[in-house]
Amino acid sequence: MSTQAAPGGTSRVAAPTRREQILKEAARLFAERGFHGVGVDEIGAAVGISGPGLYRHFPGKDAMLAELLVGISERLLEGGRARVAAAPEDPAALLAALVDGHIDFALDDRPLITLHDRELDRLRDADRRRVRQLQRQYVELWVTAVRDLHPATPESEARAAVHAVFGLLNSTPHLGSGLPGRGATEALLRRLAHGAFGALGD
Amino acid sequence: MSTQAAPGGTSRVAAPTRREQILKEAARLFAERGFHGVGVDEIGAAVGISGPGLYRHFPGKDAMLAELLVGISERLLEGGRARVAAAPEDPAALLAALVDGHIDFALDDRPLITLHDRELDRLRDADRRRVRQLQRQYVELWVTAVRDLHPATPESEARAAVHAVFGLLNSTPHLGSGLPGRGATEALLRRLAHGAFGALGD
DNA sequence: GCGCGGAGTTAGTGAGCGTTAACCTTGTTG
DNA sequence: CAACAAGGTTAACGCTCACTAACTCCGCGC
Repeated sequence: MSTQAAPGGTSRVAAPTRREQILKEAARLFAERGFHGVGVDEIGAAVGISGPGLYRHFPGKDAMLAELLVGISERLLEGGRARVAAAPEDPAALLAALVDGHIDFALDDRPLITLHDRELDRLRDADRRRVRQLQRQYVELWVTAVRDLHPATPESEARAAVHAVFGLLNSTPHLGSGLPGRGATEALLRRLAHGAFGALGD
Repeated sequence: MSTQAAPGGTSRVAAPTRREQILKEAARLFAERGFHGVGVDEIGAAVGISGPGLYRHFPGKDAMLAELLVGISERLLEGGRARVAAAPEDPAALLAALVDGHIDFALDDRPLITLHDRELDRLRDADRRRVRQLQRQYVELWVTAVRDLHPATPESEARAAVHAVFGLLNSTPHLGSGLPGRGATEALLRRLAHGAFGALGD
């Protein structure tokens, strides 16, 4: 019962491959206890295989982290670019779309959000450079959108504001539980983010 | 040339003790590369002694982290309480004072801010509970202030908003460099935070 | 000047952990 | 059905690293 790859076109959710299971559990564990705080045996156990069996799917522990971080960064940038391409008319609408997209991501993939700014330095140089470059491009997307909406804002200030709003939106892991439903959280974060950006226009 | 303890009353800055040097460097290193990513030899080297010499000052590596995290949490709460006690009249002024205090802290002690929400799980149970309790009390201070200013906001929403604004204010480590001067950053963060909180009042 | 305790040093130890080796099972294919 | 590749298994190795042991140095009180 291993490699059924959802042969028909009817099943909407593709059956997760072993690799994907591993990545998902690794992301959760890394986010919970840090890259160095999680052993390969633990990751293996989380997907039902034990320890070194992971090396049939990844060349090493580092490679899992690398694939996770590069993947997040690529998906974020790709999503951002799509929104830029889709709504070139209204600056306010574009920024709103970026905010909504980032919120979706932050609420859907909380462990990845945590990893994203926490474990970057554990990567090999090449991977780290790649992730940094993708992050930078994503930030630039936002900076451009912000300055389109608030033209008086100097670039360095806009960039700092973007980072700050990222910090705001990425705060969801800290709420853990006890927060209102997903819809309410989404709406709240949206309001807070727009409130913050709105303060740029004095 | 070891233990001169600023004998006169004239010197304004107390000579840092060995313990304090160690804590400061450990904070920096932990923030840079994570608790598990830093070896005791490295911490020792950062203060000019080597490796196990640290054990004359701390019972173990964990104890350094514990003292750091408990210390931050206590100072934050203490500062918050002082501001609450000092400005009971105007809700807006109180929230502004809390924001200013937190910004000062975030800009003065960036490594500690990073540690604060990154390495909490590496603590022994007793220490972790203590830190969590201090953090909770600090958050409650803010929640009360926010709901004083925006009485229509439900508590869970106010708490989520406070956490989100913490994320915003604590984003300074991510800016690294290339940000405007300290004064400008302070002003920007203040505006963003108040913009976000202002959005709570519809 | 003698002992003593604080503060270091180097060498060593033991555990944890990432990784490799060697072997096994099973479904698939010619 | 033989051969093979994919995906596991357990055992073991080697390195890192927190921590301990044993020893040294030195300032200070008596």
